[in-house]
Amino acid sequence: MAHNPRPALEHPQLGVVPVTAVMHALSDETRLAIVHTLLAEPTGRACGTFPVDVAPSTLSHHFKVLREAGLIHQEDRGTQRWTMLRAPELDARFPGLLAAVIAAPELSTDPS
Amino acid sequence: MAHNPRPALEHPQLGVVPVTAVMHALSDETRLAIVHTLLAEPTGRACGTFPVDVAPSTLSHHFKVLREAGLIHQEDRGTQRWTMLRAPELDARFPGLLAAVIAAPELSTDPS
DNA sequence: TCCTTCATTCGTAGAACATCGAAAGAGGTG
DNA sequence: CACCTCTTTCGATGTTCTACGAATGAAGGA
Repeated sequence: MAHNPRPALEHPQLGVVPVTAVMHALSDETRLAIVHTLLAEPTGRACGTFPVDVAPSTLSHHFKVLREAGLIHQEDRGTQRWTMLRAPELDARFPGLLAAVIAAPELSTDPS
Repeated sequence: MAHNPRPALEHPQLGVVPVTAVMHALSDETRLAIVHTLLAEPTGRACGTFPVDVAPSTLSHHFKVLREAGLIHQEDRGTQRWTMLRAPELDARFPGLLAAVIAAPELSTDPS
């Protein structure tokens, strides 16, 4: 046998992703920051270049959660792994959800 | 001292509730079912009358999570506790979020 | 081939979470 | 007052989550 290539990444069809899984994926500060970054960069980004403050192994964990919740798409490009937001698909499956989450200010100065 | 009345329930101002807290509150099947039920019943409902399949003590826990995330309002009415969705406030703080979450079908038959 | 870079998996530790049953308290009714 | 109903709190349990460091594997350049 020749060398094993990198295992193919699994990306669930959004139709089979429960809403609760998406909500859970978006309930973590770090992952939310990743989604924010990706939304501002539609062409995608390499894993290691995200402005987050966790160890690489932890970051990898968060990418897995996001990927399995159907929020991001990842593919290998040489040594790096390219990450993109599945924005159009998400909006088809959960209309308005991503926009609403992204639009929310972290904390509102105006209490209501 | 006379008897203690029931302790006043705390309801955070939505301005100080982090988005992640709301997302977390909505990432549980049981809590999502509660929110669904409440949205269909704007006048509110007593705690024990929700069509969920958990023990009373567990249900109480979920109400606490929802309340502290600013999703519901509760007040005492005699022996029972009345629960209402803070829908207008939520929509002011996180426009479109509640609608998007509620609109999402549990599972889509059309994979996309 | 050697070495560097990029990202993952593994093992582990600590915190948080969902769940239940038992006990307790407050309100209303007889 | 006694009793019943509604709901919560407490304590315990098992699971899940986030986090890290160390080790591993793949890709590409010197």
